[in-house]
Amino acid sequence: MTRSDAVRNRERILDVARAVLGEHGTQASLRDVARRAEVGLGTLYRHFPSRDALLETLTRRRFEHLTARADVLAARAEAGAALTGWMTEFAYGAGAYRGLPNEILATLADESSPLHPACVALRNAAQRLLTTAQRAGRIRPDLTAAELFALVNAVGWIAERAPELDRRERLVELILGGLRSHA
Amino acid sequence: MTRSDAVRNRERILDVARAVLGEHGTQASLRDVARRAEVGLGTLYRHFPSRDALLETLTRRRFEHLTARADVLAARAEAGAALTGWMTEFAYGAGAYRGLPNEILATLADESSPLHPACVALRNAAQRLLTTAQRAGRIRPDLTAAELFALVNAVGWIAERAPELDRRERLVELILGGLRSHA
DNA sequence: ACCTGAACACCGTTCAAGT
DNA sequence: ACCTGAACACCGTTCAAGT
Repeated sequence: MTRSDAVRNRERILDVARAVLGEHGTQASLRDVARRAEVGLGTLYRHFPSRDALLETLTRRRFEHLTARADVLAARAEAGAALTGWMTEFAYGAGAYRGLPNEILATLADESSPLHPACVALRNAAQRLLTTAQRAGRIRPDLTAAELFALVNAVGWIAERAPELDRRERLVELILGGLRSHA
Repeated sequence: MTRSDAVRNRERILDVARAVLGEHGTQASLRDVARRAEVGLGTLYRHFPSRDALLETLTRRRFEHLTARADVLAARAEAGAALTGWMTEFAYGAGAYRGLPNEILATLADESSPLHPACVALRNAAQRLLTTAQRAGRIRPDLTAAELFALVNAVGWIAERAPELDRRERLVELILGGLRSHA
C-alpha cells in the first residue's frame, strides 16, 4: 500500500517540476525542484531515479496524444494534409519544454532511457503517416522515417532558440515545400 | 611585451582544448582542459575569460574560411549551385565540435558574446548568397536569411545526434528540394 | 515504506598571494 | 606581467540514519 504522504509528495514534485522545467527547460536544476517542492532531495530521487524518468512522467500524456493524433489524422484527412497537420502539431507539442526536441532525438538512440519507448512510439507514428503519404504519391518515396522525424524535431529546435522563427507551420511548410523556387 | 611562458601556456591550452572539445563537444569541462594542459585554472581564465572566448579562438579561422567561401562560390558557380555548395560546406564546418550549431544559433541572439561577430558574419554571408540565388529565380523569394541560416544549422544539429543521418549533403538536398513528391 | 540531508565527486568563476 | 590554487556557490547522485 502506498502511503498518503508519498502520493502527496509525488504530486507536489510533479507540479513544481512542470513550473521549473517550463521556466528553465529540460536542463533545469533538480535540486531546485526538490527545494521548491519542499521535499528532501532523496525523496525526489526515490520517485524519479533520473531526469529522464521525471521527464517521461511529465510528457507521457502529451506524447501518447501525439501518437494517437497520427492515426486520427490519417483516418480523417487526405494523406498529404494528414502529414502536414501532424508535423505541425508535433513541432508545437515537442516544444513544450525547451530542450525537449534535443532530448527526443538523443533518447531515440539510448535504449536504456525510460523515455525511450515513448520516443520510439512517436517515430513509429511518423513512419505510418509517411508510408501512407508515400503510397498516395504525395511525399518523395526515398524519404525515410528517421529523416522525417529528425527534421520535424529540428523545427522545434529552431523555434526555441530563434524568437522570430517561432511559427512552426511556416518552418514545416518550408521543409515540406523546399527552398527552391517553383516558378 | 608578452612573456614567453604566457605564449607557451596559451598554445598549450589551445592544443588541449581542441582535443578535449573534439572529444566532449562545446560543453566539455574547462577544468579538464586546464588539468590536461598542466596549467592553473586561473591561467586558463586569464587567457580566455569565458567558454565563448575560447570557442571564438578555436573556430575563428574556420568561420572566416566559411565566410570567404560564400563569396568565392558566388563568383565561380551558378547561383543555385553556389548556395547548395555553401550550405553543405557550412553544415560540415559548423559540425566541427558537437554542440557548435547550437552555440552558433544561440550566439546570434547574444550580442555580448565574443563569438557574436563571427556568427553575424556567417549569417551575412548566407544573406548575400541567398539574395543572389533569389534574383536568379532559383530560391523562393519569401525565404529570409534567418530561416536559411537556422535550417542549415539544423542540418549540423541533426547530423551530430543521429548516426545514420550524418551525410550533410543528403539533408541539405532534402531541405532544398522539399519532402513532397515532384512526380 | 518512505523521508531526510549529509557526503561525495564534480562544475564555473573569482581573486588574494605568490614569482 | 603572469601564474597558482584555494575559496565560493553551485550541481547530480547515493546512502546511512531516522520515523
